[in-house]
Amino acid sequence: MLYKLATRKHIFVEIYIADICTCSKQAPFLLGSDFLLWHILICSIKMPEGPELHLASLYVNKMCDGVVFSGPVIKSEVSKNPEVAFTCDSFRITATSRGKEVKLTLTPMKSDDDGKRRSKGGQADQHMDIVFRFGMSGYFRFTSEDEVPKHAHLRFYTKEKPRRVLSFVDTRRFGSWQPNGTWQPDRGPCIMFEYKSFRENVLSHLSDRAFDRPICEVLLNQKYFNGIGNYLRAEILYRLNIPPFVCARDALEGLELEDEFEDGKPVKDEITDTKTPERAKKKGMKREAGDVLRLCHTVPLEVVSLGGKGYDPEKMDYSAFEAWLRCYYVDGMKSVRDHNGRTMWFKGDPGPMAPKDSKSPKTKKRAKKDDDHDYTEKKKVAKTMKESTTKKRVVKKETPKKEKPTHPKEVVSKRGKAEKTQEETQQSETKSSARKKKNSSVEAAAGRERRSGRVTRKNSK
DNA sequence: CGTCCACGTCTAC
DNA sequence: TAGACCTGGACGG
Repeated sequence: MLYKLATRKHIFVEIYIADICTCSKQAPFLLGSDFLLWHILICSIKMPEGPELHLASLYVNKMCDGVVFSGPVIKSEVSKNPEVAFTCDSFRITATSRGKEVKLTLTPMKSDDDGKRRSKGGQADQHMDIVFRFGMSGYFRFTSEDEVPKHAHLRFYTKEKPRRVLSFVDTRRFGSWQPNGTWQPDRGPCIMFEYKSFRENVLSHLSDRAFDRPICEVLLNQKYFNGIGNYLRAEILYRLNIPPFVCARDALEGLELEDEFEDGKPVKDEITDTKTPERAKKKGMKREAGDVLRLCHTVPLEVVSLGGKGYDPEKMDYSAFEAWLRCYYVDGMKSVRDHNGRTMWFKGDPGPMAPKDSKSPKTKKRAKKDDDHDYTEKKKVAKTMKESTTKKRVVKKETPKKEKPTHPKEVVSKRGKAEKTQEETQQSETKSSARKKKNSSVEAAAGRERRSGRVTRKNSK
């Protein structure tokens, strides 16, 4: 499977071969193709739920281990986020994550020069924390200087000769950062790495009006579920067969404050099950063992264990993650817009608090009075998903738009070779981005075997 | 070409 | 409880 992946993505492999060579010392525990694979997968993280934010922090720590950065931190012109006033001759970068936030720590290195204090940057001695939120499209990427991706809105440059760059990339610019920031105070404990306090925080506040809402909507409340996002809520509720629109308090009260869940074991079992579907799914029994709160912890950790292929339909290897999904965006599942307009994926009974009006996501804003049958199953539009590579030559110009007409400098450094590589990458993406409601019987095309396998497994249930 | 949709917050009626 | 904030891919005509 690993090799299949590597083969399919050979273009990408080539693109990053340079990075791998220069950075391989950072991951001595990984050898040869394993490192290659790790690198590839980790590079594909561009999506914002708890697991991906954590993987992003791992990525930064891995890639920047031993790397010396220097100079000012550069913000793109178009970004409305604050400038990062940090200039230092030599500093290191480390990262940590908590729920749906990542904190970068810039640490000045001990300069042996005695009297020579850095006159330039006043705060050269002081480390700085920058707290990031990823919005819908944020991710970190460490590249050579001329391979800085489009939409790299904050950049940290290395000190060495041919410089390299750690970039915060954010296509849609919904992401944000705060220099000298702290974890956002209103966000609860991390669902993955502060399980005990997360659990306590929820169970000790069940009288909060927030829990009057349907469970699926409360799961997106970062005050209590810091790290849960739209795909995770679907997967968690699906595994326990909890109707998404039951009152959250009803679903949560009665749970024990203490959960002697042992880290590692359940997660491991879970993974094993995934790899041996014939065993696990035989009797249609989903022995997930655990309540909602525990699954809010273990399910995200499964994604972390997948090794880096987080949610990212458009980019890179998506197949393993796609295969992991059992409900979100899966053929045969139902979907409804919740009260906040977010698509909730589920199976079976929607629950008593389901929105009465907006049935399917299609009926967003349109007064379209088309026949409103109940919660629409995902229609299987048997459309031949032929390789729509026809539009590949559409070299999009990527104009910085108006927003800052005076400074059309948004264009980072993408020209010549860099630009080409980008485009090649995108092309390979479009090919493998088979998502949507393709009928599984139709494809037969390459690159879908994993997903097909998953669907089959499901159906056989 | 246009419409719909997307992994998330934010703030303003 | 609506928009607002954004870009870009898929799909329809």
